[in-house]
Amino acid sequence: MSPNGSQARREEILRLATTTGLASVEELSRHFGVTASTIRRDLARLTADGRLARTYGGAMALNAHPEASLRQRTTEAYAQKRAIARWAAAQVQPGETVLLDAGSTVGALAHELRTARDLTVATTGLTALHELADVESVHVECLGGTLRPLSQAFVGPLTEAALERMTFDRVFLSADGVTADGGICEADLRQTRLKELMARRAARTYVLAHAAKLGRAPFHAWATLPQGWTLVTDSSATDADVAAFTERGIRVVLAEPVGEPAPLQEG
Amino acid sequence: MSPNGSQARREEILRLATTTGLASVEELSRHFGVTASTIRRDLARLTADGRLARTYGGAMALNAHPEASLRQRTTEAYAQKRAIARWAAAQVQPGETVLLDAGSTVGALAHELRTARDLTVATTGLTALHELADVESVHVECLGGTLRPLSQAFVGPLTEAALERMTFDRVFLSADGVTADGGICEADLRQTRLKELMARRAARTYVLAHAAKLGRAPFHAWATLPQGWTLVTDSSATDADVAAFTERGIRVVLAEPVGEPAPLQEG
DNA sequence: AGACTCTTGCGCATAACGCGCAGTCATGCG
DNA sequence: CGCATGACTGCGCGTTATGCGCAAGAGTCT
Repeated sequence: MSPNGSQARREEILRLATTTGLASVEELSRHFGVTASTIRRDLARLTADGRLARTYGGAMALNAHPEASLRQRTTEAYAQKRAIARWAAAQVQPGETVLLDAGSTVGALAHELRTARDLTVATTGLTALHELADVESVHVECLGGTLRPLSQAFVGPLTEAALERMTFDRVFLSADGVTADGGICEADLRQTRLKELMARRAARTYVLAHAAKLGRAPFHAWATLPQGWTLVTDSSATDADVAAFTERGIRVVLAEPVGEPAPLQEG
Repeated sequence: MSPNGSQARREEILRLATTTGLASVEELSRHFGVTASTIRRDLARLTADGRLARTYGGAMALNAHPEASLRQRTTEAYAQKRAIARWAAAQVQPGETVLLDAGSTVGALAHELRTARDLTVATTGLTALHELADVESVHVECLGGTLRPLSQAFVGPLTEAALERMTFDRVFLSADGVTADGGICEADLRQTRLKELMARRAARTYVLAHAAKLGRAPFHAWATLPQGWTLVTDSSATDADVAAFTERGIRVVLAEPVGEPAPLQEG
């Protein structure tokens, strides 16, 4: 808080509100050690500037793609997915061109890449597209195709045709389920075929799947996991799960869900 | 309110809140002819269900793609754009395949098409994509391409390549400016070329532009307006403006911003 | 008919709100 | 240096919205 105390506090309020999705006057008051009046004044000002929306006991973020929207946060395995996304984002080097699949975990990765610079991101998912739509420092290519409403993913001939026109340094795939035997499990054969095509166009392939997805086979369309691919999961994966993959020449990474423990509990 | 009065009222409250973006307890109370207590109870219940967010004097919608988000509503010329969108949506017949450009007015059209059935929508704009992403009754194709951050539009080789694989019953184009002499004015030559290609693939071409855009030339990339195209604008266009277009064989439609006069002022 | 549920309207205590006033601190000017 | 100015904060006030309990009405099932 070096330059301007109140200004910095307002920015921090905004950050907290967008991170948490919701922030109460009382929490903020305690967090900054100022009276509720001051917080209220800040909120009034931020609201007048159209930067957040006032609620009864506090304020909420109004934009839908903040650091972690309320909706996202309520998603299951949020911490794990975020840990995986952070590890994956750290792999991406400046100047690279990467391909992002659809899915919530890869969407979280897209969010992490918002701060990247000198990066080209191509994607087959609406989530990633939306996460990066307003980021000027990232060049975004959409592969297009038929939109699957449930998974928010693009599939089909248009997608495959677009894929033939590009190659990538890294591709990050999602999965509905992953087993060491079968590989990636999806609901739809078009999706599995697309994943195979995507991997074929990239120098390095990563599969992002939190531990609960390991060993699961909720559907019946499969794409095999070749040697050399990297499976990124979280640290709650069992040793047996991990061993099954490593024995087959799959590199397994366990992302640790550290980071910020709880964003807004006392200061 | 035939089946269940309170249930229906809550749904209506939700609709009003999402339409208006914001609804006050007092307004709602007057609108339904019930006490503020009842409204408060309704709001508490809807909030508990996570369907809207409570504010001090009322409630606000929390999702970003409702009938008309707060953001949209604050957009200039909202009523005009909506009137244009409604007229355009009424042209679309069941079973057709239509192409939607980027832009806020066309985005409003996409919103109107949410209730359509047996319809295929292809688009070069992220706005339309997002409007229709969760609608199961509409088949959505994204043409893909490079995402222009400012206009949320796809342009470039991928988009053009995808266009070559489809034709359309109707295409709805947007414009940064429209003049009778020059035609459609845009910031970028890639955009104007794309619009020409789009029109070439469609049986009928509509240009959606509210009256304030007529005669304006904010940039310097142009696409001519051939005879047979339809320019859809709002009723605030001057006779001179309209005449300039009709003299050149352009059909001009003036959409009347009627519908709901003011969604929530007394009932 | 009687009991039950759901809902509504009303009154009241409480909490959050906006506003005005005074005090503090940093900055700028004569 | 002295003083005025402006931004910010804390405090107390009256106002307003809120939540809860209670009683009454409408509809349903036994």
